[in-house]
Amino acid sequence: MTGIKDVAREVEMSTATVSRALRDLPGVSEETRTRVMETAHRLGYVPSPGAAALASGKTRTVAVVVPWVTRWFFAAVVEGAEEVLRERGYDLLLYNLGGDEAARHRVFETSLLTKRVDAVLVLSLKPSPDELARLEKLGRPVTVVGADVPGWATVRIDDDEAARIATRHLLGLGHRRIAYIGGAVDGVLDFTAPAARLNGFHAALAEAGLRPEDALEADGSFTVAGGMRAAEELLSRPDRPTAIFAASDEMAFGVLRAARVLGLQVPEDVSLIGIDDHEMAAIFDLTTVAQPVREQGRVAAQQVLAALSAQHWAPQQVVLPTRLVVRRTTAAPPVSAGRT
Amino acid sequence: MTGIKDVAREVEMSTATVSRALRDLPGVSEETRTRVMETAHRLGYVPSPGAAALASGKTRTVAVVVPWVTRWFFAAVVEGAEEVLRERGYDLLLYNLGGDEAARHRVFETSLLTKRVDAVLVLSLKPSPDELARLEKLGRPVTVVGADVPGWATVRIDDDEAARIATRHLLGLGHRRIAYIGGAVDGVLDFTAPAARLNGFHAALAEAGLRPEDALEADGSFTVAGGMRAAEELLSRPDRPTAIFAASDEMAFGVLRAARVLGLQVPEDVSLIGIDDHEMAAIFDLTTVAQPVREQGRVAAQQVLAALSAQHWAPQQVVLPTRLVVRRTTAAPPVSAGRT
DNA sequence: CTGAAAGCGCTAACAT
DNA sequence: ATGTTAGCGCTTTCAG
Repeated sequence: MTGIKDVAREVEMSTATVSRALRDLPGVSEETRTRVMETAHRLGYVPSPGAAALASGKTRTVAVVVPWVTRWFFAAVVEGAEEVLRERGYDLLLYNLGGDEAARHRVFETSLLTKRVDAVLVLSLKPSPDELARLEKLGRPVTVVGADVPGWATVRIDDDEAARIATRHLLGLGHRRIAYIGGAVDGVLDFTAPAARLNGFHAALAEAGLRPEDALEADGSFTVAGGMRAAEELLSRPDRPTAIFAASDEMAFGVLRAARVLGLQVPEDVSLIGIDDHEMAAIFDLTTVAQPVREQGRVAAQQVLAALSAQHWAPQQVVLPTRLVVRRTTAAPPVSAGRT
Repeated sequence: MTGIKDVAREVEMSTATVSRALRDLPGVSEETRTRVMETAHRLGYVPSPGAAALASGKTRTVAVVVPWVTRWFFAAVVEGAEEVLRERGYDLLLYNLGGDEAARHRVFETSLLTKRVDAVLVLSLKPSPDELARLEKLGRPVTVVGADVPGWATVRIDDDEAARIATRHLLGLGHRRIAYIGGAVDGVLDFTAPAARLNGFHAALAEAGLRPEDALEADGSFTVAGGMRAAEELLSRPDRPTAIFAASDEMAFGVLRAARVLGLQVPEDVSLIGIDDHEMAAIFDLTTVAQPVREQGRVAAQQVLAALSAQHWAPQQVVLPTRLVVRRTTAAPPVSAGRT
């Protein structure tokens, strides 16, 4: 493989000059630069990022740790991050945990630590104190997307607020029996969003003078199938809710399906709202609280890149806005359910 | 950062021995090995893959090029590949093209060539002859997933056959007016599946003595929204088809939605079959031709890893089986549509 | 079973 | 503007 040395020999210059020319560094005459470029191209020169990394300490690579790539939300965040990273010449090392705790440990204990990357993006999971300490020791910029980790750089939405918006929308339509479908608040993967959303739900209920009912809260594990199961249960109750707030669109899709199976009309019999504005939400006319997903990936990537080119960086907490998107799965409760 | 040298000093041995011990190479006494391991751990030793790569020529990294990570199919293949790669201690470098031609060029022209990876996985796209030549020159194992590229290692299903299975199922139920929703056959990203599936559809029709009708073939771009648009069009025709074969489950979901909007019952008014067995297919009771998706990623990864540890490898063409999964979106055509 | 020494291909001072 | 000279941290002959 032709390397920098071959090019240097060919143009009869030192490897230092060639290196500078190739990297567009100042201090090289225009003429030399073009000659080097041309020669490199002609010889089929191929850089060795590994060697460059070893010599410079910069890998031009960032690690992205994701719980499940197959979930749309995470895939979209990755897409956003990859986009800006590629633009800036950085590569993306993907670590998919697949919900597997063992994988998680290996990633945090070995891979990431191996001085393989310049920065790390952690999606939606809150590293344990131990892992946080490890990441800290790495001395590399780390940004957490979609989780609230005080003291660390994060990019997320205000989950509490998003849940309030959704709940208030339902309340505003006149609903009083509102069910909530969420996910484990203390999952093994330590998301912070589920707890925050549940909290927002409760807060909005309280504003309306309502108190939460255990019977109206179910676990949908943030999956379509889980949402369906939860809704089947909720909607089969004799005193079924007039509205359901699913903490993610994917769970809401499951609710839609459950309603159909049970012969219930949405929104005539039951209203439904989600969070995300998933790519399929429009297809289903799902009312939802939209969050900028790819954008969170983009911002997170920009954030670590900025940190890399600064000598000192203070962890930024970026909170992106959400927006209520009213479509056709929410309406006033059926009159028969009125209790006024 | 503590390196191999620090460990060597501590155990009072040469770096060579430490290196061997750390990598479980033969020719190290058990005692030495455990002492090295312990010391390395105690000192917080962190390997430098970059340096190892430079010295050994092996990066223990494989590149995965994917058209769109946000599509379930690709995400699932990536998940499968990542799983086996991680097991074997390899890292995964993700290149998401996002349907962007410029990105594609940059990836094939620069990134991949930079001796950054030991092997490459290309998902569903058929590299151009030029790109193929480049990949060939790389001298690294390359496996293409989900596309048929003669002469190259591939892992895929028999798309033609899958389409025949789907079409025959519909024919077997008595359907004669069958519509097909597929995608661009000569797209910029050069997939081979769309053409093969269309071909299988035609072949199955021919077996039944039917000839294709242009009016019954539509483009759904392999997306939910595209499938919905295509179905709205097809199902609004006065002589609408009694069945629709969507070349992917995601397009089939769009069809389901279109049918609902148009007030048509599935399968009473129109039957529907897809391909994939998408994670949401079961939720919608969608009849489909299942293909092993994550498995294709796994096999592809295993294939390149096998090639890496062999001195000579012959490109293998692996074709994984598909399976008809009959659920509830297919039935005999409505009697009113009978034309016998 | 262990060690010495020569790089891998590049970058980064420090010179000139 | 360009060249010299050390490495970066590891692997890998080749010796012993």
